[in-house]
This record gives sequence, structure tokens and C-alpha cells, in this order.
Amino acid sequence: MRPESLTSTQTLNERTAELLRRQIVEGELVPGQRLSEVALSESLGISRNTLREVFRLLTKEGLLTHAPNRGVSVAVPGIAAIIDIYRVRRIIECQALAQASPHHPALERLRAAVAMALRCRESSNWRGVGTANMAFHEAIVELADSERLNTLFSQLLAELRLAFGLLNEAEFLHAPYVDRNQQIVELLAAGRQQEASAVLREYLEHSERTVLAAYSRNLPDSAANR
Amino acid sequence: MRPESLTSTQTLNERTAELLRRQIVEGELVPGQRLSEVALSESLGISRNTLREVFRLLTKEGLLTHAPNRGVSVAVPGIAAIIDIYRVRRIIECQALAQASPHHPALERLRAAVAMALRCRESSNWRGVGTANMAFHEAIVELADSERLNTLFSQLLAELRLAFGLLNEAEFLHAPYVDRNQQIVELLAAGRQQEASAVLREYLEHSERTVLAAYSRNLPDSAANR
DNA sequence: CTCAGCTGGATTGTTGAACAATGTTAAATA
DNA sequence: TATTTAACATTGTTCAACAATCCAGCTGAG
Repeated sequence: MRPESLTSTQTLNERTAELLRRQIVEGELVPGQRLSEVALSESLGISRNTLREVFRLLTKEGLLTHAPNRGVSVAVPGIAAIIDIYRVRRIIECQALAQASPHHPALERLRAAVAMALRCRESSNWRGVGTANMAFHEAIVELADSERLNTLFSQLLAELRLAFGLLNEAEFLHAPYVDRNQQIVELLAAGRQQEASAVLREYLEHSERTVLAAYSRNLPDSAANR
Repeated sequence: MRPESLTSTQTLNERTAELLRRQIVEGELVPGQRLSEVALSESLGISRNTLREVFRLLTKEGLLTHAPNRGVSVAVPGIAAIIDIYRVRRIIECQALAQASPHHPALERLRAAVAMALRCRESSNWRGVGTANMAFHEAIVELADSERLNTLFSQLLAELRLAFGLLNEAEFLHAPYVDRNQQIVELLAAGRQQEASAVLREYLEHSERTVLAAYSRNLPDSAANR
């Protein structure tokens, strides 16, 4: 999809940004961890100035936080961020689904994501279920045919993956929703968008509650974060 | 609202970004204009590296476009961008309004924006009507109580002001909607959110048509832009 | 005359070093 | 103990240089 995601891009800037993005959402860099300009630039083999440009990029994407004169650190999604993200998701995803055409090309992507999730669930590959689930929701947003919503949403999902990384219960977080995803696709294909949207709304509310519960259970101290 | 908008902020980075932002949306820098790193950095009295960091910021905000090895230029919102922006606006604003509480604190801002617009219209201050109108829509999005939607929307509006700058018909673009804004506030205050949302939707569709018409009328060549 | 390829100049990409400004830590003092 | 001061470390910012890329104009062949 995105030209950057294929291979190493043209500029060192983008390549480094992509690398750090991956390290952040995959948990190699843990939330809250401070990123020293000199240390990281040396370990990456790039200049400090170049790294600073990358920092500005990722900060705008919400993956890093930048405190002037105090450096940048990996963002720590707090409860407020979770609530905010789910609020945006309900507004965008439900609306995209409700007004979607049953013949939209993204329908293929939806079906593919469901199929992938089913396969992964059978082999108890919960991580795979998670990424398939992400792809499913990205396809839902694509139903709205808006570049800007697509990029916003992919950033939101990256933030959410950061938050999920704080939890270690991938099965618990993703597996229960595979069946509902399938149901949503079928409803949409049958032209029953309103019902599909309603299912999705309830689904998102349930997921939010689950995440928030796991959050305050596992991270009792960082509740006031961000 | 935003801490940056009050006075000069801490870091030179942010201050310069704010300056360029203003120059862009106010038309001092015309869309399509190329921004040379050396020339601009000298004229601003800042270093080339610092300016490059600012460029990355404003590019992420959609106000600049960055072609690797070919430098940055002021973004040229094409017809596709206009359509996309209005699509996002309909999804976000209408939903925010439809689910809003009639006692939300942003209601005061809505009323203030309408009052301001009325005053400006009486004195034929069309520029003032325009900014009041922008404030009105920002307040609508605030009804959704989402940080992320607020920042997304303020970026969208900045892009839109960039597009409007290509047109020189402020009266035509903003004045007709003052009355409808007032109507929307009254409907919301009366607890008739659905009707308010419907008025807004029709309003946005009308505005989009107007802008697109003016666009293809005034800029017949740059239709395929972006 | 047109077009492919070349060449030189201009711009961006990237680096390294330096200094100023700020934040942090720990010792020293009241 | 609390406060102040004094080092230290980190970020903010600048500068100068070189490599990589792009662009315009030129040349020469057909």
C-alpha cells in the first residue's frame, strides 16, 4: 500500500523513521523509555541532526513525546489516550461502515482479513490474529474513501498497538472478535449497513471496556499518565 | 487554547513553525511556491538544520509538500484534496453534533462564534466572518470531546484556508452560512441534535459544491493537481 | 530540426564538531 | 532537613563541509 513499506526508501530520514516505528510498536523500545540523541544516533550509525528530524516526525505521529530541553521518550498511552482513541474509532469506523457501498473494493480486503484471522486462530497464532484484526479495521476505514482518514487511522492503530504492548494478553484482546468481524462483512455484503454499523459499535465499546479493565488491572500506578 | 498560539514559545523550532504556518494560511507564501533551504534560513536568520526540522513538522501537517532531493514547496490543494477534506468534515462534524449533549461547554463557544460572525457581517468584514466561521466549526468538533479529533480538524481547516486563499471571494464563501450556524446552535440547545446534524450536512454539501465550482472556474489548469 | 546523452552548477541530503542554553544531580552550607 | 551552589550531562542551535541528486543548457548525431 504505502510506498515506504515495501523496501528501504530513498531517504535515510524515512528509512530510520520506519525502523524506529517498527521497534516501537513491536515493543523493542518500551513505553516511557528515554531516547538519548547521542546514544541512539551512534547506535544507529546516523548523525544527530538526522535523528532529530526523525524524532520530529515520530512525535507528530504520536509515537514519541517531546519535552523541550528534556529530550524525547517513547509515548506512554494512558487511560485518557485509550478512551480518546476508541472515541475516534467509533465515530470514524461506524460512520464509514454505515455509509459504505456493498460493492466497494475494500470488501475484498475485509474478506481476506477475516479469512486470515480464522486461519491464525485455528493454529493458535494470536499475534497473527491481532495483525489480521488490525487489517480488518483499516479496511473498514477505507470504505470511506478518504486519504486523510486512512493516514489518521493508521497512526491511531500504531498508538493502540503501543498500548496493547503494555498488556501481554493478545488472545484475550483479539480472538473474541473474529466471529463478529465475519458477521459484519456478511451484513455489509447483504446491504444491511446499519446493522453492521450497530454490531461494530457494540463491539468497539466492549473492546474498550476490556482494554481499560486490563489496563487498570496491570498498570495501577500509571493511571494518571499522559 | 493552544499554548503556542499565545506568544513566542520556548523553542525556536516551534516559533518558526508558527510563523510559517501563519504566512502560509494568510497567503504571504503562495501555494506551489518553492522554499529554498538556504534562502529561507538566511532570511529568517536561523540555521539550515533548524529550518529542515520545521519543514518536517509542516509537511506532516499538510501545509508543505516534500519531494526528496527536490525540496519543499507550499502545498497546492487540488480538487481531490477539497473533496477529501469535505468528506472528513461531514463524517466528523455531523457525528459530533448528532451525539452532542445540549449542555456541553463548547455550546458557549458556538454562541460566541455566531455572535462574532453576525457583528462582522454587519460591518461587511468578510475576513472576520471567515475566522468566526472557522471558530464555529472547531467548536462543533469540540463537542466530541476528543483531543485527537481536535488537532486533526485544526489541521484540516488550515489546509482549507490554504485552498480558500486561491480564491478571492471571502464574502461569497462564508457569509451565506451565518444564519444556518445560528439555526444549528438553536437546534442543539433545544435538544434536537438530529435536525441540527441534518442542517449541517446539507450545509457542508452546499459549501463543497460552491468551493469546487469556484475552483474549477478560477483554476482551470491546476485541476489535476495533487 | 529533433532528440539522446553529457556536463557543469545549484540544491538537497548527511555528517561532524562546536558552543550556548537548559536541566539534573550531588555536594556544601545554613 | 532544607536550600543553595556548583559541576555535569543533555538538548538546542549554528556552522562548514562533502556527497548525492536534480536541472538546464549544450553538444553532436541522425
